[in-house]
Amino acid sequence: MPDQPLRLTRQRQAVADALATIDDFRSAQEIHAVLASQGHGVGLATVYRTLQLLAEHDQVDVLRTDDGEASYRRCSGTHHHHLVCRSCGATVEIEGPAVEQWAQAVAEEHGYADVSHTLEIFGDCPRCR
Amino acid sequence: MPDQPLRLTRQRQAVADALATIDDFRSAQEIHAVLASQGHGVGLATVYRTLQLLAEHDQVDVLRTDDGEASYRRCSGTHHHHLVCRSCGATVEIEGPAVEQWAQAVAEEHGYADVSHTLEIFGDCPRCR
DNA sequence: CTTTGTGCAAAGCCTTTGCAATTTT
DNA sequence: AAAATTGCAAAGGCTTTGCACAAAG
Repeated sequence: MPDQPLRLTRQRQAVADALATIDDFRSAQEIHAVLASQGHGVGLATVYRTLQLLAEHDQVDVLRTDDGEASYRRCSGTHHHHLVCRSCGATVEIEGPAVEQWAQAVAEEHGYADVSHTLEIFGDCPRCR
Repeated sequence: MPDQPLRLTRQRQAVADALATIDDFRSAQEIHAVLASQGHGVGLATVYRTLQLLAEHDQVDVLRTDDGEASYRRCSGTHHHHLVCRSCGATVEIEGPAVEQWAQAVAEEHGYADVSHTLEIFGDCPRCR
């Protein structure tokens, strides 16, 4: 059974464009807010539906945050992690090649394939102390 | 600030006992149902509160399912990470002393104090391929 | 013109919270 | 008796859904 045709709409384009300019995980609501602030009015429900669609077509990665929110990120963006301040939210982008390799190795050791991972570091930043 | 004393109540005992007999991740609602079916009446809110408490004390592992539910499982009580199968959810506990130290170092380098972190590795496990 | 997509508001779910009553210590 | 804990129901927050209208092909 072939896929039903997907129509290219202004809204879907807008969501795709927004994702293209971000290489981070963002919640549906954040993406909705970004679109709104850019003057492109896209309904929240449509954002959810579009992201779901993109996920089914492997155009975006989805993961769940610790508090149950879904986060989306376009595939193939550069990979990095975050150092986040607990109180003010200030974020520093971190790279850790060693960790990447370690994660890959550990996963393969256990027979897991197509490995990916998430990593975030939290702390109290200089300005908040 | 010392921990406040934790009281041992029938309800907490019941939740702990239930977890002891289960070797899998279960949602709070499932655990609540198990207790109910055993005649131990424990309020749903109490189950949630108890699981949260156990999680804070590293007595249970918490993870989010793809549909946003929290799942709990008793664990070894030491700090560790998870290697999770994308399709069946099979989980392996992972330790990575090197990563812990690296995270700590990176954070301090940026002036962040009281460091903690989260790390999860995802892949397709042997049985799902 | 037919079919698919959008918006809005309502409904669903899981989880958290307020508060009075209850249980532990 | 004092302090922590429970239960219930209400409130929250994220996500999905029903349905009439708009847009795409």
